[in-house]
Amino acid sequence: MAEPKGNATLKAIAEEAGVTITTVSCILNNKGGKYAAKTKAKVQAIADRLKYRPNALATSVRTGKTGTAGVMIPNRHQFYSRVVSGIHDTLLNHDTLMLLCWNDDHPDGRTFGDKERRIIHGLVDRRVDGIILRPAHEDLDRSYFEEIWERGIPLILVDREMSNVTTDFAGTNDEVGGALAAEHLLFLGHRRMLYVGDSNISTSNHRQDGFLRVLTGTRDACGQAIEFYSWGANEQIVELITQQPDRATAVFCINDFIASQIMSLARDAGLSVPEDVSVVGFGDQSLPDAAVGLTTFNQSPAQIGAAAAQMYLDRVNAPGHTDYRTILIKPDLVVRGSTALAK
Amino acid sequence: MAEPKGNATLKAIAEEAGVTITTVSCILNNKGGKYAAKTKAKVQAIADRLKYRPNALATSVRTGKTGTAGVMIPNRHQFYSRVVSGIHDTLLNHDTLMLLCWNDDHPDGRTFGDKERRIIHGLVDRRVDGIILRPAHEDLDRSYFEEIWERGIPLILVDREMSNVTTDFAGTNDEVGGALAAEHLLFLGHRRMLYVGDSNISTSNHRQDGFLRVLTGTRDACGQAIEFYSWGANEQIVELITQQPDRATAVFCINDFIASQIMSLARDAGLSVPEDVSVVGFGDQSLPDAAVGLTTFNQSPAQIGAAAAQMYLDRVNAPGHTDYRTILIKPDLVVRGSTALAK
DNA sequence: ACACATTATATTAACGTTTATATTCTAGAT
DNA sequence: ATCTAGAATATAAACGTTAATATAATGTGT
Repeated sequence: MAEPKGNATLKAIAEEAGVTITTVSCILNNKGGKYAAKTKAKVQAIADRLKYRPNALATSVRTGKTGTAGVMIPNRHQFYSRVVSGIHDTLLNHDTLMLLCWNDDHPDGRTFGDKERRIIHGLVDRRVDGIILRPAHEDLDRSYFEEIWERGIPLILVDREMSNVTTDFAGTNDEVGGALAAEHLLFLGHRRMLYVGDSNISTSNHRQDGFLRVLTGTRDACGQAIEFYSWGANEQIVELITQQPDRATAVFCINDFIASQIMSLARDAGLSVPEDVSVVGFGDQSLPDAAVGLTTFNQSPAQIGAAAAQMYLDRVNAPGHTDYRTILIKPDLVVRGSTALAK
Repeated sequence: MAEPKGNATLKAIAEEAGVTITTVSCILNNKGGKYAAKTKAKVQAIADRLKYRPNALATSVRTGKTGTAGVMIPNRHQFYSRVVSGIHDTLLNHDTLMLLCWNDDHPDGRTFGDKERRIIHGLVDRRVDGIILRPAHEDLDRSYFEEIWERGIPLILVDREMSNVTTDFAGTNDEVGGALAAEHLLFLGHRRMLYVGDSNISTSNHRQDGFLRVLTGTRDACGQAIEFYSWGANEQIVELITQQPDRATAVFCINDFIASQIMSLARDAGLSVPEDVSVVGFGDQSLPDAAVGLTTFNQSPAQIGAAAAQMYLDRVNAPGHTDYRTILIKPDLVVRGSTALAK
C-alpha cells in the first residue's frame, strides 16, 4: 500500500502542468470552457494521478457555502433516530452532509443552556448552511435561537414548534391525530371522554384541539382536558372515570407513556381496560406498544425528517424568502386492544 | 428580534477598534499576552457586541485541523445508533463534531461502491481530521479505504475489522464471548455442540475460535463449526442435532437472528428448546430477545463507540504513530429460557 | 540626551480556493 | 505587413484566518 502523501492542491497540479492555478481551477470545474483540449487533458490527467480532491474549506471560505447542515436533537429515542435518518437521506441526495449533535434534554429543564450553546457555536463556527433542530425547552431554547436568527442562518424546526418563532416546520399533524382519536372513540359509542396532556408542549395542545373540536361538534358528546403534570391530576382522572353517572369512558393521552400510566391507574381503581374504559395513546416508538396492546398512533418520523430536509434545501438554495412553510404528516391510527365498544 | 446581520469578522472588529487584524486575533485567542489591558478590553467589548464567532473554515485552511470527525455506518440498526451515540458523546467532550453518514449496506454486497465513494469524498473534501467507520463488505471497502489511507487520514474501525488492514479497532471481545458461551453450555452438562456462523465475518471467526478453544480444551467435549450461508447447512444442522447417539445438544449462533432460525429448525424437526437442544445467540439489539426468551449476549455498543472515539482523539492529537490499538469490550451473557441442563 | 530594553502593535506572507479582469497568442481578413 | 477577433491563458484580489517577524512607542538607567 502506498505511503500517505497528503492532499494535492491546485498549485501542485498547476506547477506540474506548467500552467497557472486559475487554469487548473477552471478546467477541473468546467468554468469558462475555452481551454485547449490538450491542456484540459493534461491537467485532468495530473489531477487524476494525484487523486486531487478540492479543499472544500477553502472553497467555502470564498463562496460562503459549506454544503453542510447542522442537526441538533434532544435525545436518542428511536423516534428521533428515524427523523435524523430521513433528514440524512434527503440531504445526501443533494451532496449535503450533516453535523449531528445530541444535546441531551433533561426533563426538568434545569440543566440546559450550556451544552446547547456549545453545540450551536460549534455549528455556527463551522459555518453550516443552515440548522435543523428539535426544540427541547421553550424558555431555554430562545437564548441560543437568537444566535442563529441574528446571523441569518436558515432554521428548520422538526417535531415541535417554538412559540413566538416563525420559521419552517415539519412535524406530525397533531390536530388531525386528535380528531381521528375522537372519531374512533365516537364510533365505538363513547360520549364522555378525557384528554390527558401537557399544555407546555405545542404538540399536546394541537392534539387536544383536534380532539375537542370533534367532540364539541358532535351532539351529546363532550370532552375535558386534564393537565397530567399537575397536582392532583391522578386523583381527578380516577374520579372522572369512576363516578357514576356521566363517568368518562374513554381517555386519549398525549403519548404512550402516559397512556400506560392511565391504564394502570384505571386498573388500580378496579376498572378494566378496555371493558370499562378505553385508552388511546400516541406513539413515538419509545414504548413497544404492540406488547402492551395499546391503541395508538404511528407517526412517520422518517417522512418528517425528509420534509424538514427538503425545506432546508429549498431555503439554503433560495435564501431571503419569508414564505415559511409548515409540513404536517398525518399520523396513522393503530387499533389494538385498549379500545372497545362503550358499554 | 434583531434583523440578521451576518457574521462579524476580525477585520470588522479591527476597523472599529482602530487596530489591526493581528491585534484582534491575538487578543481574542490569548496569544502573545503583551497587549495593553485597555486595548484588550476595547477589542473584547466590540467582539462581544457584534457576537463575533471565528470562521472555523478559515482557521482550518491555515491550521490544517477542522475539529470535525467523519463517521460512516452501514445501517440504522439500534446497535449502531448506540455506537454512534457513544462516539458522539466522547467527541463532543473534546469539542469535536461528527459528520455522520449511513451508506446503507445491501446484504448481497452488489450495490456497493458508489455511495461509499461519494460519502468518503464528502468527508475528505471537508478535511475531517479522521474517520471512524464500520466496514460493510470486505472487497468493496478496500477501494475507498485506500483513498483514506493514502491521504494519511487517521482511520478507526468499529465492530468489524478488515483483513489486510492494520489500524485502530474497537469492538466486542468476540473470542471471550465464544468462550463464555462454551463455558455456560459445559456447565449445563452439554458435551457435543455446534457453532453456526459465517466465516466471511471476522467477528464470527473470533466467536468460533473462543468457543472451540474452550471445547477442545475440555475432556470429552467437542464442537463443530457450520457455515450457515452454505448449501445444505440447514439439513446438516438438523441431522447433527437429531441423529442418535452422539447428537449435538447445544448450538451457539453468530447472532440472534440465526439463533431464532435454528430454534424454528429444531422445533420443526420435532425437538423442543431447551429440553432437547439448547440455543445461544449473540445480541446486536436488532431482535427483542427478551420476548423470544433467548439466551444471548449483550454487547456494549455505546462503550465500543466511546473507545473508538478515544482512539480517534489520541491519533488525531498525536499523528504519525504506528502503535495501533485494539480495544475489545467484553460481552455479557444473558441467560434466558433457550438453554437448559443437558438431559 | 542616549543607547537599551521592554512593551505594544503592525507588516507581511501564507493556507487553498474562486472569479473578475487583463494579457498574450493565433489565425484570418484587410 | 497590419489589424482584429476570438481563443487561450495569466494576473491579481479576495475570502477569514494564523503566525513569524518587524517596527514603533514607551520607560529605564547612565
